[in-house]
Amino acid sequence: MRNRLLPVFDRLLKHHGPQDWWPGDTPFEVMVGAVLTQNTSWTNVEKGIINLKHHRLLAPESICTSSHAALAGHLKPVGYFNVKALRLRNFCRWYLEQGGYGRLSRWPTAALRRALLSVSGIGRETADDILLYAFNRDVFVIDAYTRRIFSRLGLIVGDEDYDDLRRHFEDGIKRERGARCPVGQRGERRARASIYNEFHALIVHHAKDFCRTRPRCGQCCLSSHCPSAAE
DNA sequence: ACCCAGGGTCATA
DNA sequence: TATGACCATGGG
Repeated sequence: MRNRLLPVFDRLLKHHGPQDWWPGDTPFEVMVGAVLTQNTSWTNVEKGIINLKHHRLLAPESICTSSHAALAGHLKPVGYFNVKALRLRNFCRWYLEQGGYGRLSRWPTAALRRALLSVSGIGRETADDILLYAFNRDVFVIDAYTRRIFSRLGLIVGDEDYDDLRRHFEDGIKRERGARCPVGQRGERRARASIYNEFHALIVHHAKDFCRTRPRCGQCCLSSHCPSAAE
């Protein structure tokens, strides 16, 4: 069970090129997008974010002070607009209570993750999206695409517990890089965060462009890694 | 008309 | 711990 993750990463990167994620101009926009994209296509999320921008609501203060009806109205094209309006305000209230990005960026990753998870509406994947793409922490994001692709490749079952899978990817990538530093060796955490960032972006891109139209991935750039490609 | 989308919460057993 | 209901619009 050695060197099975990074070869997939290399293949995806070579085939699709760098993805330059997350789509969003600021860390706060990334966080908003992470909440809005829960079980929702990104094209719908974009419409909602554009609405927020046009009404000058893409800031934690204005989201907190806006009425539920107004916020939910702008989030209509996103879907789940009532729950997402509530979740966005929950998150923004917490975000301001903690003193904003500058303060939060001082927190250790584990504590920041626990705090994010304490916000109603922020689950494990959303928290990890925020940690990785808004705070550049070395956290590997697990989503439905990750489960689908890697279970097709025979590297996971697919229905494992979220945190078990996250650890599996994090530990596997660490090991495959030959990183023997226990904690905090200079540059190593950032280097891993950079790989997690690109890897997850490539997974989403690959899944969108290939896995829906070719469910057995017999033709895609991962076919040589995929047991089911022989069928 | 049907299925799915870059999940999470809550009630129930 | 583990299911199921629910949230809702838009594109294939």
